[in-house]
Amino acid sequence: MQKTGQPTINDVARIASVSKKTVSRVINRSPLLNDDTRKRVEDVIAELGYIPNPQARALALRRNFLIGLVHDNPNAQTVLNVQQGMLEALHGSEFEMVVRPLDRGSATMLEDLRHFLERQRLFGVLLMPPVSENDSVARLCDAIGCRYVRMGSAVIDDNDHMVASNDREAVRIATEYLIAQGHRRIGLVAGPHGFRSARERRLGFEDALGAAGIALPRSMIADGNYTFESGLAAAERLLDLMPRPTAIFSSNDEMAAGIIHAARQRGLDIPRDLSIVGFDDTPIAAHVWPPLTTVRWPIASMARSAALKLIAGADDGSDLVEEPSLFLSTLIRRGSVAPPLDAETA
Amino acid sequence: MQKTGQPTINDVARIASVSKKTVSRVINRSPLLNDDTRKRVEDVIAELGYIPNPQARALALRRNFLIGLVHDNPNAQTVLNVQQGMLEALHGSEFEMVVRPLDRGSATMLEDLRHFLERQRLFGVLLMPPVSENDSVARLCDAIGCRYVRMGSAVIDDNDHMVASNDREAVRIATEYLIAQGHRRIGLVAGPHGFRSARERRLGFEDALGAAGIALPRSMIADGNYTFESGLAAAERLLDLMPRPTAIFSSNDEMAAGIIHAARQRGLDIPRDLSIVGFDDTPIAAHVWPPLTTVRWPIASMARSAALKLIAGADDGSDLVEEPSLFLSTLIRRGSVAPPLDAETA
DNA sequence: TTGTACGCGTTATCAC
DNA sequence: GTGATAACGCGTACAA
Repeated sequence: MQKTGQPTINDVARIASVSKKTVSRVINRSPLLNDDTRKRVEDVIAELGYIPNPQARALALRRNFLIGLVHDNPNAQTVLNVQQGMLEALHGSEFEMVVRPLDRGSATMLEDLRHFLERQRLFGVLLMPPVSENDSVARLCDAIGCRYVRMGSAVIDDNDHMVASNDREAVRIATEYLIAQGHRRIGLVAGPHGFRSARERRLGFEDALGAAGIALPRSMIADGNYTFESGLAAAERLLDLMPRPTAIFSSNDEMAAGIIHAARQRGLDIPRDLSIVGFDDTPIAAHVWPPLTTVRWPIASMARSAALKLIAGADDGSDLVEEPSLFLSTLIRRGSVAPPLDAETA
Repeated sequence: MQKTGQPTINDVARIASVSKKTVSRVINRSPLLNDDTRKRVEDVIAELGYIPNPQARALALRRNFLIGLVHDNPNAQTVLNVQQGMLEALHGSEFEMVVRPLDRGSATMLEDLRHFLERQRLFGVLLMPPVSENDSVARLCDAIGCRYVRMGSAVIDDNDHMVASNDREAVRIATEYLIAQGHRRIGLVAGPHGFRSARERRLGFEDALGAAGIALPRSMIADGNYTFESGLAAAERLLDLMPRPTAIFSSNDEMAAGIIHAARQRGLDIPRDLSIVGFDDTPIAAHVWPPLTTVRWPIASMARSAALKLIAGADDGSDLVEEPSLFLSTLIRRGSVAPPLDAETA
């Protein structure tokens, strides 16, 4: 025992009457080991409660036992869901989660990330959208030799490096639901330019309208940036239209909450005068009034899967099951959708 | 240069024609150093872009350059605000943030934390409520030799180990505001037992009512656990009362959102039929309808200050300004409070 | 003021 | 199969 109180590999080696290297082999599950020696060493390890020192391992392996969460996502709830999914995957493993926000739009963003990765020698990083959509970031990770998995709303990398949801299809289905309710004048509050999720969701919306033969004038699309305020502003524009849309699809829940606000300020009743569908299914969706019909984005499960991909093969070796790479979003029907008052027969 | 591409302390020493130790002294700002040598070494460091390897330092110093966020807080937005405050403080420093959720109520919670701290050798930890209120946790940190700062709603430790808000006073002021509006039948939705914040806020509520000579029957207090659902359930009980309270103070915003929901389900208009005041000022407060009058809890600033306390003296040495330990919460007046309809003259 | 030798706890090399 | 011995990159006695 050292003065720190923690037993070291030397203690184990001495007591088990073997060399350090043999202990190391036991720890790292080297296949070429006599079963007797292995057993003896394992017993001593258990008896001493020995745990390998992560700092020393990091130095020797030139690699830390940390998984990074790299993101520049403005949505608090989304970030937290991802964290929870990651933590769940990492729980009980030797890995810890370190969070690293990135300053989107900063010219030195890539340099900052490089410094971070080179210095910390992370085992791997989980890339959240929208930075995950940046190919140069992925290439940087590759070049540095840091494992990575990208999360996103469309498949833009191979299975080992990607966990995606099918936003386009999910929004198409949600929009078809609106159409099936009788809506024909349907507005879209889109997400910010440059976000793949925004693009995919918009495409799904257009797919559904196109398939139903419904025209989509440019005025029916209002841009937002995933914030409550932008949703409110977008709704103002949409609700000024004559005739007014009878339904709005919002590219995320937070903007949908803004839309509800705007509608209420005009004395519009939801869903009687206006139907709304959101995307994400964050807690806010269930807590606004009326409860929001929305698309459930399984972002926590995706993050969990991504983290497992990251550490696959690194631990017990017990998990050889392939983690899923594509997740399906489902429509959650609550109280914010009803048939339009002026149901036209198309 | 090593094969890794990163220059090491040896490279610097060799090129600057000094010993490793001298370079080490420059890095660690040892006072006893010839200015010439220092300058020469600093030049080489800049030229090479040398950055000390954190893993090697961690091993030698038996201490990592990581700050832990230890929490068992159920409120997502609160956790995220704290993270943002921490990150802000850590930005540009050599420290990274690792997040460690704790399983409250778990019998092995303390053991889990001990393992975590002993293994990772964190530089320090930020303790969030409610686990921060647990004295054995603080003693554990002390025993292990890990710096810590506790966040909370009351001062329960010395300045170096505590950043607190004055919830009791803030709630007293908020309640006085309600009383000044003419309310006499005021309900309280309390926080969960065992949370110091819940206790302080309740005490502040009782202080105000007592000072105004208003009786507080037990039926006017409903317990919640800081969740939306619990707020909704508590409101059900309060609104069943005859006569009904004309105002409710909610111990946090999320429960206040639940109260709004319950009121709306009964066709009650806010603030006409019922005034509501919340606590926290999370985004939800501004996004519900009507916008919630609430107490702004400066949790992000508190976390920032706590993190700075943690790393004080560890970095440049440039910051010798004492970080504040007590933060004041302020009342934010929005749309959820109005005088009662049946304004009695007390 | 500066340098030498060694320790931190682990993994890797290459013998046996 | 197993064991000396040398990395890994930095900090600290102690000496000079």
